[in-house]
Amino acid sequence: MEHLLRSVKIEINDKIYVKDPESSDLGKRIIEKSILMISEMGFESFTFKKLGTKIGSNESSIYRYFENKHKLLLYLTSWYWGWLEYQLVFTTNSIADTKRKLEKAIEIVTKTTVEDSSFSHINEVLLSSIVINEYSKSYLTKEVDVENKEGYFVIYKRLVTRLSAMIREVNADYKYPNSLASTILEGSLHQHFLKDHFSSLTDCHKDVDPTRYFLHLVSTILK
Amino acid sequence: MEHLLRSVKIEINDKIYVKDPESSDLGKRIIEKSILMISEMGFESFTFKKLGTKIGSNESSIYRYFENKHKLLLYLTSWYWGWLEYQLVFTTNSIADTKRKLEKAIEIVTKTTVEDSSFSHINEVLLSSIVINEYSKSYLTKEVDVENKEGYFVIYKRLVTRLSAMIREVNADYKYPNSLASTILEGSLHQHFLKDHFSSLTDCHKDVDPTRYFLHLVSTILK
DNA sequence: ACAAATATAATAGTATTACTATCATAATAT
DNA sequence: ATATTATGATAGTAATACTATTATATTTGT
Repeated sequence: MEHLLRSVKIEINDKIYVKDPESSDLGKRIIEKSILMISEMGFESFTFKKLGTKIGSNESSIYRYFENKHKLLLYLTSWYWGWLEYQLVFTTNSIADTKRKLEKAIEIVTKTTVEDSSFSHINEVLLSSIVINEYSKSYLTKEVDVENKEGYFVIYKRLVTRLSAMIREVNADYKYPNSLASTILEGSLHQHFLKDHFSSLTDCHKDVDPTRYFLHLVSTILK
Repeated sequence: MEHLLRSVKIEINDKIYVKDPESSDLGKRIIEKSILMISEMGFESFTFKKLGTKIGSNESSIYRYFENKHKLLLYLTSWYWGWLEYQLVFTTNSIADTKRKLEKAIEIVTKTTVEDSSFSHINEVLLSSIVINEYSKSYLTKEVDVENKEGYFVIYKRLVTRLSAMIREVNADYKYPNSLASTILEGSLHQHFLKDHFSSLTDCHKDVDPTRYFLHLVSTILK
């Protein structure tokens, strides 16, 4: 994935931040170190004060970039979904066969993230662990509807919609393309979580990953 | 479901509470009102201080029942899963045909909760909305592994295991019974959430509920 | 009926969180 | 060289998530 991504910027809804963190060195440090800290200590223990100390800066300076840590989480997860979307579009674009195209798409969105250094200040492996462990918390709030209207979840929604469209291309008669698409995305995060913490509740592990499970599931459903 | 449940007590791991809330009037009021409050204001805004005011009692008295609100959430959700498990076992027990048995099980665990007054102080409809909106937060923590070892999630795990066993009875060759079972349970909560907040990401709505989607999915997969 | 035990209530206090506001200083742009 | 903008330092506030202590009910055992 390295090649093109170096010159691509993932566009995030500018209502999510006060000041674009990509626009300065301090902003990039905020992103870089918050990924390290949230993946290490979890979202609830993470605070702007601690982040300030870590980046050798001040709590008040961080507030100039993000209103609160919830918005920062929205930023990070949006970035992740945008990164996946880019890979999805780029990789499947040239595939004509609808089945192979959908297969490739499922592989991309369900696979375990391993190493990638396209964005120097963003550790995609740690970021994907944040998405697995914290993404639900970004929308399971009393403010979802307002924030959804503000467009805070557009990238994720677009990703589900793209998957859904590919599903329909394979089988136009299938009645639940949206539900299946959202099940794949959300279910994949869940299976990844289960394999790390509730191994008895999943058949996924080192060798048999969530990708295999979902590839089999989807191909059977659309047959 | 009314009949038998009146004389049944749902057993919750006694490490979850300091003092059994079922053992006193105050305890029952804590459960009753916390369900109302959490469903109304969301888990993050809910505090023991506010609950104290609501039940005409004192913050410090609530701490005699639960160490913190996280434990209270574990209690409430465990109760919910125990309640579902009871219905599952009771209803499917007499069904000999493995397919019909699994179908019935899926209906029970994925359906929208409507009215039930078996437990006077517990509003199952509101409780199910709490499970949909907050359950993930109970395990997406840095303490999962410790708490899992303490047995805080046994009821939920048992429910997944039961479903998984029924899946295997229908098709012993299917490779992912555990993943499918956990996908049904978690995915059902997710589809319910989507239909309320992200309707474009699901095909479920008033008439076509998550039950239909999962019934079709599972029957196709195990064919 | 009375003392002892237990449950609940009231009050106070602490460290931390999630901010806001103000002012000083450093970097950069014109 | 000056004005603008970005960052840093400090202080302050209300709320949270508790703990500790003491007082007052209520229940129970004899």
